[in-house]
Amino acid sequence: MTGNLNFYANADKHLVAVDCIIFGFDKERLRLLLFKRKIAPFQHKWSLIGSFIHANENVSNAAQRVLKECTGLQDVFMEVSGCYGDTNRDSGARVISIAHYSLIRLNQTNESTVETYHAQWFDVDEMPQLILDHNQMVADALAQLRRKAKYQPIGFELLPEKFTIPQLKTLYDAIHQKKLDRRNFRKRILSMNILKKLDEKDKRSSRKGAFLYQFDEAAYKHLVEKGVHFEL
Amino acid sequence: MTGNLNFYANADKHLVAVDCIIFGFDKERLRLLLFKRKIAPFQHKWSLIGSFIHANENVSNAAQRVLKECTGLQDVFMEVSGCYGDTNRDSGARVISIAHYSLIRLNQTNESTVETYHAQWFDVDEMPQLILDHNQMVADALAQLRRKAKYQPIGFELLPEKFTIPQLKTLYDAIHQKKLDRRNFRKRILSMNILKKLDEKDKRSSRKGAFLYQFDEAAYKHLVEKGVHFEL
DNA sequence: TATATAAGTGTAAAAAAAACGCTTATTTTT
DNA sequence: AAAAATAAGCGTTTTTTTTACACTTATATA
Repeated sequence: MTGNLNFYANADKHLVAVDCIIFGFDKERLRLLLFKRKIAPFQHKWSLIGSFIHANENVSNAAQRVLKECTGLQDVFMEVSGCYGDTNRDSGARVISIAHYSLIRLNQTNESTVETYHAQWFDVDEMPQLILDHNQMVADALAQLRRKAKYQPIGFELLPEKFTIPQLKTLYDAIHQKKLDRRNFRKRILSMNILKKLDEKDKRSSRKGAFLYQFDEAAYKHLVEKGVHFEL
Repeated sequence: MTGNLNFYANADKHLVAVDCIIFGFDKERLRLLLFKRKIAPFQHKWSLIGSFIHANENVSNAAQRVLKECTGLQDVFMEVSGCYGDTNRDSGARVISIAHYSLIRLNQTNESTVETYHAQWFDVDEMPQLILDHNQMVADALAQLRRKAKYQPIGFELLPEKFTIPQLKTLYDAIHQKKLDRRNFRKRILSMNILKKLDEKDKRSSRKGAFLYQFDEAAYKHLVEKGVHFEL
């Protein structure tokens, strides 16, 4: 048992942080929540929001904690997008950072917390310079989101519960940075059978109005289990 | 500057490890290098090979160091495949592990080091039980390898410098777990223009012999820069 | 010299993706 | 009250890609 103790006891210990890349979708643009740092170092600079991981805290819990503190949201879609571990990446100290990206719905709740945290939503292709390697983290997360959105209906997390097909198309246009054909998009997404059509229409964006749909999570999971491959 | 110091000084520190999922390819099977642990805890159990990260060592350098120590290989393809950070994942202590997978060529050099380390190559779908969450790490790395191999010519790392098209097809069959059509595979891979045909033939596997090819890294990089998308 | 075998080439059929025309429901304008 | 305007929705044709499969070739072995 002595061997056991030494095995762990002799190893170096590190500061480990999580940093959060928070994506949102606003009408027709993919956006990112950035924070003006209140404390030194890098005070008043734009930055991702993050935190050191506590001694008795799971890494994913740390990321969820950070997200809850700054947006009030819980149980949000979140995924590791990278590990940043060079010794000199943070000029203040040697910090290993586990980057997470999350997809959230823009709404009132967020808007209010945004103010209290000196935060601001930025268009993903009009980003300011960020501290340390945070610009790289964003680039990596964005690449992963784009890759993932190709073969998983991941984007629903960014839309309201009920959405129209034209809305969904606008989101995919923004994620993939190109305009798909309106009619072909509709055919493809409907042929996947993962959308529930509702009896309501959303008339905000056209005279005719567009039918509202909901993501059918049960149907989706069922298809994934059968090994069906989604590609948009 | 006091704020600065406190910012880092008050945070908890953690043991951080790298674990390596080492893939190889042997004639027609995808294989994985596993180690019988020499020291406690978990002595004599099968395990991935890993190490704690040193205070002044980049995370990726730690992974390369481990790989070099156990296989003698340097500058090998390697990529993060996951971050495992639950507080209770290691029963000995709280350890955050950054899993890396690598692709290597099986040859004599490896074979010898394998013995000195009590290591053994296992078929990826005939794996023994591993310690801690290492089986999960392998499953995740395998999933990532499969996903990645679909849109990147990643598998070349697993083959000898010179290889035949039937050999390459066998590799892709093993990675994707299904047999593609021999003739269609050839057409697709050749149409990508990333293979250099040599004047030599490999006659070990047929009477006619098959022409040897080399991966044309320059051509590949050039196409990637042009934004060409590879899909197999 | 015939035979067996994996390598390599070509073509036809089927399926999927892309392009695009037309109709519909509704509001706004005339 | 009718006409115009507009985004939503439905369908068809064309093009491209994928899949299936038949045939030829080179060479060792019987």
